[in-house]
Amino acid sequence: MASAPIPEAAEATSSQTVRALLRLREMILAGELAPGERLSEPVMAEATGISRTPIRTALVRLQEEGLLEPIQSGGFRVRAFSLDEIRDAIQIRATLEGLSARLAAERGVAPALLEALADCVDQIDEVLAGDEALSEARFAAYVDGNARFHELIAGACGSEVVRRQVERAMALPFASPNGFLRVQAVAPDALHTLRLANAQHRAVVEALAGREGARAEALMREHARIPQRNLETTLAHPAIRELIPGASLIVPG
Amino acid sequence: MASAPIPEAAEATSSQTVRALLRLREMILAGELAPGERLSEPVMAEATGISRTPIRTALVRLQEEGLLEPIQSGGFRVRAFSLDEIRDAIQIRATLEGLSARLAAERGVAPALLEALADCVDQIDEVLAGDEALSEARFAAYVDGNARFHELIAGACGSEVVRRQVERAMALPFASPNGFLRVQAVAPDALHTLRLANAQHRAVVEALAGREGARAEALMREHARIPQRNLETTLAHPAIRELIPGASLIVPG
DNA sequence: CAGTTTTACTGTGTATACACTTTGCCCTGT
DNA sequence: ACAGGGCAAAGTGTATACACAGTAAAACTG
Repeated sequence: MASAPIPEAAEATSSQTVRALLRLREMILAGELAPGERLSEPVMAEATGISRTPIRTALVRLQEEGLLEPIQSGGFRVRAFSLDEIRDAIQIRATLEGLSARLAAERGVAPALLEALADCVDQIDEVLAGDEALSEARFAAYVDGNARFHELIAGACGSEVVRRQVERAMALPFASPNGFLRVQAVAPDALHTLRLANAQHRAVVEALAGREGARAEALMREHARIPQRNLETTLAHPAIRELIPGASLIVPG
Repeated sequence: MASAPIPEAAEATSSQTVRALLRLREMILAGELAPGERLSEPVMAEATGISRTPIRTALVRLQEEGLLEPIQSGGFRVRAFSLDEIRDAIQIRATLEGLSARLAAERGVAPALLEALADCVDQIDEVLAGDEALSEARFAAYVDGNARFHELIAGACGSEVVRRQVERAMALPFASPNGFLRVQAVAPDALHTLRLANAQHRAVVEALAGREGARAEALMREHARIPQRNLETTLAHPAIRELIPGASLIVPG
């Protein structure tokens, strides 16, 4: 706000634009900004202590990402995702991840990467070992490992173009894992579901190692049915609407 | 530049940002800006007569689109696409169009849209009728019709999310049709190739009408092999390097 | 003569000021 | 009381100014 550099630096991110981008995305995904709500630049500038220019840049990026939609008279509003659109986004992501897996298998995956993938799967298995109900900490560990696996797959075909596209698809309408965590309390067979998911992870790695392109793709797509199923069972539960205040849903898989 | 409204209006586009976006994209795709070249904001502002702010907004958009890449020290440079990346982009596009076709078939396509698709295919057939070699005008007409068909497919599943993603994939490293047009002179079997392509279009429409999701997807993917083959045969020709100065290649299909 | 340091310039990142558009509210007239 | 027009306020789009960083070139020193 002042011309001083403001060295308080709650976050040591380099640029104001990045700060604004992260903050705004966080606010949207956390539901602080209601879907359909208009984002006033002056208001956001005041709220974040960042001037209008970086805010504006961040808004343009978020529109390009699909989280915001332009308003006729100018400016942006928070995009409201329908359930069908969430289903679509799951499909898109699954399809692109399948493509990435197939290309990776066809072109061959570096041994180091194969090992990293195998390690990742093993680590997830360790997290899921035992019979006790899934604690939040263990679930969080699963989410981390899962995210890592999917990142590795996205980059496995060695193509920046593919990686970007997959990443974009993954960022789409999947909101914070919080929503799902709370839903976990409702789902009794979470452990079983996640073990199944990791078994599929392992199968994908094997297909990659065997350079079986079509199989890698099919397995990866099949894997995507888990989030879809999670979504449906989650929605079937009557208490959901209350559990998830902003209609942001999330379904890692 | 001056504070006057500048009512000359060579193009009656509403906003400076849109003007800048279109102009810059055109310049990049036409090869006026060499791949790897840094885009200086002041220079572009001077060249276009638009001030830095809209230029900057356009640059951010183009980066998000993937045509520009950020430079460490700030600013952007024109993204140079390798042949492998062009192949990847074709695959991505084919995969997403396949998805769109499948979803559309599964969910059912409105009769009006089916009719529009059929009309589109018929129109292309008319363009391709006759035995004379393909003139530039007829080829341009084909390109138009083809683009229209693919747009319709992208929107056929009725999902904004899917449509956006497909559109983005299509915009990726496919440059102006000019490159291909010039290559046409080299390819003697162009007419045959395009007829085959349109036959595939028709098959896709039939699959959509019959609500055969898997078939629609497979056909659409198969359809994508045409640009890929065009790319390979084009590259195989020795005179290509000379014909296409900036390594921007394009392969409509 | 070569290496290093300093200086100047170019260019981005950011802030702010200004103009124009749109929208909502109020007042007036029928 | 309702409708239409006008006015005011808020907000975007755009331009421009300023500060800091990076880079390249030139000059100075060893």
